[in-house]
This record gives sequence, structure tokens and C-alpha cells, in this order.
Amino acid sequence: MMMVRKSKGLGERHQKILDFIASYQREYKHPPSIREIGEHCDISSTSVVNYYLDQLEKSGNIERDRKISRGVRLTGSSASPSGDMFRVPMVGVIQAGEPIHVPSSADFSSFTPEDSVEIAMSLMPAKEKGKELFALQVQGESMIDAMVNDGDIVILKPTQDARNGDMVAVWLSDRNETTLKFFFKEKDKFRLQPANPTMKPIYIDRNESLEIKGKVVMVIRKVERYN
Amino acid sequence: MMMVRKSKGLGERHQKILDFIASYQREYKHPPSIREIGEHCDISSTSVVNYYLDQLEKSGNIERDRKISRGVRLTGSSASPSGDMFRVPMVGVIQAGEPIHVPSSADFSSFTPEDSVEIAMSLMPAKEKGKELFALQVQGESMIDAMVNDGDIVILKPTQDARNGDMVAVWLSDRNETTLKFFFKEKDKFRLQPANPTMKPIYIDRNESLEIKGKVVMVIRKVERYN
DNA sequence: ATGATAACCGAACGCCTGTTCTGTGTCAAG
DNA sequence: CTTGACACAGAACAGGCGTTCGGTTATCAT
Repeated sequence: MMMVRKSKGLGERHQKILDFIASYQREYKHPPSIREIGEHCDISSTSVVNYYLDQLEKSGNIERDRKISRGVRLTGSSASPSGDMFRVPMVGVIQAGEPIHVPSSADFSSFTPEDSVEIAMSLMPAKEKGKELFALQVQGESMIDAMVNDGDIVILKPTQDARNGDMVAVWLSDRNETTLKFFFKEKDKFRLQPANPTMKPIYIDRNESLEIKGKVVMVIRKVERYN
Repeated sequence: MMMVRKSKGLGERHQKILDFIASYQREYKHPPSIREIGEHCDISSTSVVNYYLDQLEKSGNIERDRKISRGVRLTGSSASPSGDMFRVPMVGVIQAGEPIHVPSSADFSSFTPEDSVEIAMSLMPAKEKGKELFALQVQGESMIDAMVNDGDIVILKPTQDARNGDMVAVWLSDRNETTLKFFFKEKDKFRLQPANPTMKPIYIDRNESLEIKGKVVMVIRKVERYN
């Protein structure tokens, strides 16, 4: 029986090992041992597995913590994406006619994973990586001037004050309205600028009530069918 | 008999162990050994660590693969979120004036992690969990009728044909225009419906060229400052 | 006091694992 | 044919690591 080597880069056995490590890690949340790799990739000797692992390390596909049990990890493009993500509790809906419910810090510790949204760290603006975020599902089409549609998920950071240019969720109790706008404080009034550049801003007198409920940090839209 | 223990569920030592496991896992991509937990949590005996681990397992905070090295993993809310996510290559920009570049399958295997977007599985519509997705960054404000703004990230699934109601990225070579619209095939023409319900559809004759480049499955907007 | 119990420590046992060393068969170049 | 690289197998060694067991201490209810 001849061994036909894959002239270039990785042979199919290398690939099989890489795939096995990935799937094993996904299932058990820890890397496989050398012997486990051998069993599942039809390699009868641990030394051969070690042999391949050395090659994969040299070619940069994996890293190894020598001497440490199960000290293999995928790197680069073979790696399961960094895995750095965090969960944001989905605490309710946001719609024009009702004030939004900002969760208290007590709520943060006891939300159910089912009603939460997972976001990759790499997607997050650097500054907002704290834990104090919450998500709301947009209901109705009243936020289209904010480029936000029915069903979209808005991720907010609770805050009472905003800097000019921040996109905020505000409750205008005089008008009985929740809205998402870019916020600007001007001499004697507030300017709320829609995200859609073709639309005009609205102005709020200082004596009108304006409650900033949170700062919008991200909008996610799962595009479903149009109905 | 009452317990003088830290009144509630977990003592601070339990919490310290949980935190250590989480941070260790993040750093090394594999769980710590019992002895490593002991060292970093000021516990001198492996049996004590085991003692705490048993409690954490009973209280549901961790799971253990008995007998195997480093077989601890966090569960539930202590867990780093499921970790199930995937990487989508960011292959370029999408703007009104230029056709979009759909990557070939060759491109998929060799994209750099730097230019990619990570998405949590849980965010993805069930059907689209295949690997054949790519992302484009929106350039310019020409897509506002699709509720998509400058800087937004659009995630597409490459396809040449669409079903009615799908949101598609199309290239209209007669008009030299790329656009995102909901797609409907009608008797003798195509109707391209903007996502913004206040805007009117455009109609494309069957003899006009219409190239479907992909189906939009998700839109992500990182909300930065307004400038 | 007494006993029960939670919270530890240290050591020992033995499987789990990574490492290393010797050896075998194949293939291509010299 | 010889040589050397390459791709393996198998066994053995040593340290890593989970488990277990006998002890100790402090607190609290009886």
C-alpha cells in the first residue's frame, strides 16, 4: 500500500485531525487528548498523532501547551471563532406608544438565557464592552425614521444623559412617545435628528420633558420574508 | 440547623473558582486542572478543590467529565455563552454605483480572520447556518430606502435566484446600479419593493437585465456618533 | 460536654497523557 | 542496490491529574 502524499500543504489526515479537534472542542468544551485523536482518526499509535500535531504546529494551524493534558488549540482560520462573546438580556419591546422598560441591575443577574441575544465581542464598539447592556425588540413601523424596522433588535446601554451625536432612546412624556434619534443639545432646546438623512429633525423645548432612557449601540436585523 | 455560610448560594470562594475557570478558559482555550485551580484560588489541597467542584456541580454551575483531565466546563449563566458562532468573510463594500463582488468558493477557504465578522449561531435564521455566507460593508447613503445606512454591515447568501419576498442584492446593469430590495416576480415584470414601507416599489421589465447577486439574511449596524 | 457538620489539609494510589525511542515498510533519487 | 526521507507502529517511561481516604479544626445545636 502506497502512501500518496498530498503534494501541497495539508494532507487529508491533517485535515481530519483539525476537523476532529474542532468538533470535539465544540462538543466537550475542552480539547481532545492525543489518544482520543488517534482513535477517531484511525491512527493506532500516539507517536504518530504527535508526529502530525508537530507538523500542524509548525504550519501554524494549531498551538500546543507542551506537557499539559489536552493542550492543543486551533489557531487562525482553523480556529473556532474566538468564542469571545457575551449575552445581552432581551427585556422587552420598544414601540412608539409606550415608554421603554429599562431593567434594573437586579434584573441583569437573573435573566434567562432563552430571552437573550448573543453578540460577538469583535462586533462591539470597544467602549461598550461592559455588561450593562440590554436589548429590545422593535414593534411596529414607527421607527422607520431611525432606519429601524419592525422586528429589529436594538441594543441599548442604560444612561440618563447623552453626549451630542449619540443615538438615544428617549421618552417624550408630553407627546406620549418613545423614539430613537441622534441627540444634540442646543442653546435653548434639544434637537433630535433622525438617522435617515432625508428626514428633518424635531426640536424639543427645554421645558418639555425629555427622558433619555439609553444609548443605542447596535441594531440587528434578521431579514425574514416580506409579507 | 442553620448554615453560617455566606448566607446565599455561592460563597466567595465558589465565585472565585468560577471566575478563574472562565478566565483560564478564555486565555488558554482549555479548562484548568484541579491543581491549577487550587494554586490560583489559594487552596492548598486538591481534595478541597474537588470538594468545591462537587458543590458547584450539584448547584448546576459547572459540569464535569469525571476521570478525564481538565474535564470541567461552565454551564448556564456562568458559562461563556454557548460559543457557537461562525465567521463570515467581509469581502468588500456595497454601494449603489458598482456591482458587488461575490466571492468564489475558493475565496471562502482563504479569507483572513481580520476581515471577518463573527455572528452568534443563535442570531442566525435557522435555514442559513451553512458556511456560504459573506459580508459587505455599505458605502454611502444610497440604500436608505432599504433601511440600510452608510457603514452598516450586510450579510448575504450567494444565490442567483430568489423566491418572492426574499430580500436580495441585485445588480441592474442597464441602470448601472446595485440595490437592496424585496423581490417579487410578477406576470411580465419584476417588482422590487423597498424595505421602507413608505416608499414605492420600482418595476423592472423582464427584458431589462436584473442580476441577483445574493439574498440578504442579516443587517448589522454599529451605531457610532453622528457627525 | 457531646456530637454533628462544614471546611479544610496532606498524602497516596492509579489511571491518563505527553514524550521518546526503537523498528518497519515504502518510495524516489543517486 | 543503497540511501535517506517519510509515514507509520508499538512499547515504555515519567510526570500530570482526578480520586479517595484518614485527620484536623471551628462552629453550632443539643
